[in-house]
Amino acid sequence: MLTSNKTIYLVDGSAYIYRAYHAITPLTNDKGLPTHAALGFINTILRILREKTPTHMAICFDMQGPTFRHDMYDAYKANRPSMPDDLSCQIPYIHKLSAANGIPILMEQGVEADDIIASAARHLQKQGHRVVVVSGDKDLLLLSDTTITNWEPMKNVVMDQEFIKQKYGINPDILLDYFALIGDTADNIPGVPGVGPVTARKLLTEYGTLDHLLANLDLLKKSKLKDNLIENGNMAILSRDLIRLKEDVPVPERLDGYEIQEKDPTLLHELYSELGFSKLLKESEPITTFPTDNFHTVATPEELKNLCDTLTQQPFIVIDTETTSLSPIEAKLVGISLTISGDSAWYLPLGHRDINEELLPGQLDFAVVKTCLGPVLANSDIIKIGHNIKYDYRVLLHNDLPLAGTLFDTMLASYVIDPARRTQKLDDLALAFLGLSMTSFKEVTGGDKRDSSFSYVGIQEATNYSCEDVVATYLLWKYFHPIMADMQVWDLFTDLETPVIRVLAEMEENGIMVDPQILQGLSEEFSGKIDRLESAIFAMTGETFNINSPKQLGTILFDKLGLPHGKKTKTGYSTDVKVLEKLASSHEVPALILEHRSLAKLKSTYVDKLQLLIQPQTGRIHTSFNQAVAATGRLSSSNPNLQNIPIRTEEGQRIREAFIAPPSSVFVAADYSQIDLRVLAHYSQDAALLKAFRSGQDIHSQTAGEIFRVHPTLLTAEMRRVAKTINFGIVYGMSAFGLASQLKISRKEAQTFIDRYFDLFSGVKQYMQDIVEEAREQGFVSTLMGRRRPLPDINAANKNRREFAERTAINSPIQGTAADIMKQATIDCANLLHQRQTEAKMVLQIHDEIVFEMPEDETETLTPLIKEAMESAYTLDVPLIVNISTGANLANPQK
DNA sequence: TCGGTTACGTAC
DNA sequence: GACGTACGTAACCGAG
Repeated sequence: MLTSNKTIYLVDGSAYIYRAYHAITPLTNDKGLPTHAALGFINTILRILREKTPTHMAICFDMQGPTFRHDMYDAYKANRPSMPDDLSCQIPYIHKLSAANGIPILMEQGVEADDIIASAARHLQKQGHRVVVVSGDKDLLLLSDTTITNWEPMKNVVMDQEFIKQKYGINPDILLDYFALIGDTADNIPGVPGVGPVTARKLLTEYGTLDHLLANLDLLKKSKLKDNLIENGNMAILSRDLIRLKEDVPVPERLDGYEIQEKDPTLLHELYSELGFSKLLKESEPITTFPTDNFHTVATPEELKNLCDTLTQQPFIVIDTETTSLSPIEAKLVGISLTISGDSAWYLPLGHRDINEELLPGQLDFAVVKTCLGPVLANSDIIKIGHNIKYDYRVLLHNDLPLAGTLFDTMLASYVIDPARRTQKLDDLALAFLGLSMTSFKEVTGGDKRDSSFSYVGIQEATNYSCEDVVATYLLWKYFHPIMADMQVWDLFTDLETPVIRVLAEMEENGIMVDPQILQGLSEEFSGKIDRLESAIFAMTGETFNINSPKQLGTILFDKLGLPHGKKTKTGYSTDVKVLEKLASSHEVPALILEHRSLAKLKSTYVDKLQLLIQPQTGRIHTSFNQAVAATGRLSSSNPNLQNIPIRTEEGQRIREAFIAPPSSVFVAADYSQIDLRVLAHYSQDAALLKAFRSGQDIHSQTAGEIFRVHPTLLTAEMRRVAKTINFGIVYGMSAFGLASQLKISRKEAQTFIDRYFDLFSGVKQYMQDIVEEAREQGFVSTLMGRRRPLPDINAANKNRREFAERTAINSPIQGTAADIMKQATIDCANLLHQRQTEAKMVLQIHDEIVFEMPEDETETLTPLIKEAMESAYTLDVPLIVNISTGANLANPQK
């Protein structure tokens, strides 16, 4: 048989697991599984594969449980803590990752990875092969030999016999004796007391070996060292036995047991997506490729007619639009893609243009599309599926192609499965769940901003790109559908989220009217004030600087003016409102800064920004309501965010005055009273809280009365304020520290309040304990409607992360249930308005409030109906109460 | 010049 | 570190 010498890489797997675990900041996947050790480990392995392109390799691992060394010495590694839970749960994945990369794994009960490496190295050496031990561990240097070398890949250091001589100043063959004398605190190996590297080197240089040294101790001069050696000679022998690598562990006999096999791309893909290793996922081959042969450009009326004949017989169709803008208002339709299966799709080119804005040939005439496709889209028996379909719905609506029937959205499907996912973008979901790597928008548009509009993309390229989108959407739908059923979120998806799509689309379409002149006036007024404040500040500080820069401001306040700095941020002094407020009592500058900052904020974020977003044709602002962003189930609003328009301050009200109802119309704002605390009362069944809400009195006053044991008539505003702060804090899982800083009282006083609160509302305390316990057991919490929120960190070893998860466990069911009730209310109100065939419309939703715009003469009829609809949106064990106010603008409404 | 991060502040 | 959920602006900083 022909033998040829090979190089075999033997990796100390356990060492790299620990190194990765400690070196990398903790990460988890979307399910909360810790992953950073696995990520660091596999990156190291892949690096070895890249840099050395080995043909033979084995990764050796320790196994849990005692080893033969523990039998020799009870205290072996006694001061090592056992493996943390957030590491041990990664071990199976690490083994799988190694195997999926085709690398043999060696493990053996009762021995350590080092022993396996030693045994394999000796075995292979005898067969004439070279061995590279991949490790940074000094104990493995004991193997060092002419054909066995050590290599540390992170620092890229080769550790051969020469290295040992250099580093330890001894001959490699007495390295074991040297280590035995010194011992090893990390592994709790005793060695000889008082003997360190210097003494050990000296003794061994003089006596040659440990055995010879111990046999000739009489020769030593009387000294503490001599006593130590006499007394602990047996410890040196024991240490040597402990450190010595076991070289007879059973290991694969034949070379092919160390051969690197082909990777398993399917398994790798599964592991990478489960662990959330998106970078590695991208690098690994996508296992599914798009069947571009079956992507058809529909360019003639005949082809379109045939297509529509097929579509009209389907129970559902998947649809996507390509446009020139992310804003449905700006967007011009460029093309439509459609599919009914995972292996073919059609693209309808409509608005592709050359650089001179001339329509390209080979596209469909819009009138034909309307005639053929219009009826299919308007057929309410055909379900329409899309990813973020609210967008396509609005674009198509603007093009006189309304979508009728049920709208299923894969983005929302993903959201009800895991609302806390980092993104719900189509590309990310396709990669994570389907292993599909999709063409990016940048790739097709060329990335160049100036002419990156989709209208300049070639028709063939657009066909491939757009068909990918619908096929991925189809496949995601097939994937998510059964998962939603399994997780019991199907009802939530179909009965709550799905109907909300149309309501939100309608609200976005409605928009809200804003008076640009009011804003312009405010802009000028604020500018003047800001300028005056700026001059005053510069005069007082004696220099000009950028007041908006916390960094520069910190330098001025704390270095130049020498004011006492409070807390610090990562990068320097904190200059936030709390710090400045504290300083403001003793110095004028911080007071002016506060005023400046407040005005600058209002001006840039609201006054100036809102002006730019008014649509000239309608005088209205059209926000986006995002349905799949907030982890609790709430909506969010962006471009602009109309859910955080100022309300508390005088200037804030001035901004609200710019939001106006058209002539002879008014705003009707309907807000739930204390919905979070009512949900808490329901969840906790706390007797006092239930009673308080059933009595219909002011909850904060009631709480104050209880806490301060004061008759309601004797309550002060201050007492009520304290109670209100506590009530809010409770919902957020606030601590004594938080309450103290909020109320500017001592931590002890705050604790007294909290203790008092929990004495009186013991059911609330119980709820908090129970929900955290439930989260620990299930790994998630749920709302009353069954919306789930996974809490990956609920059992984390890291205290901060764990406590954060605990507060989230307390808050999410409350905030989420309130959000669910609100979603039901928006659906019910929309239905109400449609039934009444009124001109009234919803314009905003602000978490516990819906704002309607309606003809003034309809308010009398409609407001009681709205109030009723909202109050009966869901039945809790306490009543839901809705307060109504009206006004010609959003400021200071009339109750 | 850009894209990502940090500090801060607005809402519920 | 200490109160949950969002979004947006300006400054800043490093990469290209």
